[in-house]
Amino acid sequence: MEHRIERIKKQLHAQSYKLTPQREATVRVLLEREEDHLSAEDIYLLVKEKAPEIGLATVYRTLELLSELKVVDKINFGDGVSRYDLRKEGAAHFHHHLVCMECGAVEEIVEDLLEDVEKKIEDEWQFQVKDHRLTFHGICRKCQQKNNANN
Amino acid sequence: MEHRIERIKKQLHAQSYKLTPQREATVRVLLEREEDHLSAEDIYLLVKEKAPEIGLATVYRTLELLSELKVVDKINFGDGVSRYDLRKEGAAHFHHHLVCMECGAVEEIVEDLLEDVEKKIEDEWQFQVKDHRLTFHGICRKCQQKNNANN
DNA sequence: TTATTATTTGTTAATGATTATCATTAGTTT
DNA sequence: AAACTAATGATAATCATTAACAAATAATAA
Repeated sequence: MEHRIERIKKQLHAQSYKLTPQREATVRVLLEREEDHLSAEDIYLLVKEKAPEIGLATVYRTLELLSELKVVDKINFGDGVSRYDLRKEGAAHFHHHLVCMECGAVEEIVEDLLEDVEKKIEDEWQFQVKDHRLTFHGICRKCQQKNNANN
Repeated sequence: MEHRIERIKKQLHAQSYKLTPQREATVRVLLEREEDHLSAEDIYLLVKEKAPEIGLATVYRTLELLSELKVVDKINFGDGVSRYDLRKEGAAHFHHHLVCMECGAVEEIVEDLLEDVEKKIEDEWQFQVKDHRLTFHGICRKCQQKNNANN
């Protein structure tokens, strides 16, 4: 955790931004709740527990900044709020979601499923791929079981 | 075109909705501008040209309805507005996008690229896939050429 | 047909997420 | 310390979307 923060700090400095206490508090929340697809409001409330003086706008600004630096992914499940996910280090941007249409649960897949597909896109469409977003909508295991039980 | 409208009409009736003139006008705009990833506001302005009395809320209502009936896909490129795409008939929901990070152009791919991947998801995660969204972010051919010319 | 009921509409107001403004504070540089 | 810059918190503004509601339209029953 401290190592990760140290690296983010360096990334910020490289662009002549500072890791202020507010920004650090925000990053810490993101690190602690890595799997949770938090909204800006969620993050704001969590940061507030530790740093009560922080303002909502600062959280938005920080998330925007981290998003530009590719430290977080700003994602959207179509429910009217943006959610922010810390990128895994290394195989960073391959990061897919399974959204259950019944219960709303979101599962995460870090494995890269699209290596071949990306190659195809680059070859056949001459489109230079930098990133991708892949979301599956369907029925999660639990809801399938629940549905079977009810029939 | 008329055939398509006829079918949508039947689909609506099957759920005891009517194809009102306002709804029909909206569908016609969607048919005419099939490739354009229009926002609700865009669609509203286009419908207004032909049916000036229509209200924005009705357009939203119609799009929501068509979305429920899976006639259109409500998609989101992360720019704060929802966009609405008429589904291709038949191989309906396989419908991907290439979004250029420089000029913002959106190209569309109708080919299904994910057959194998979907199988994998269903097998390994026991997640029953109903639909998916796949968007690539990168540099389009034109911008690549422009960049090469400038260097 | 006429009365009744249910849908759909247009207008307008409300909502809610995000962004802009701006005075204040903290950090740097000289 | 003085001068300058960057970042912050509070709040107002913006903008897409939704809700409320009265009027219009269509469907149904009598």
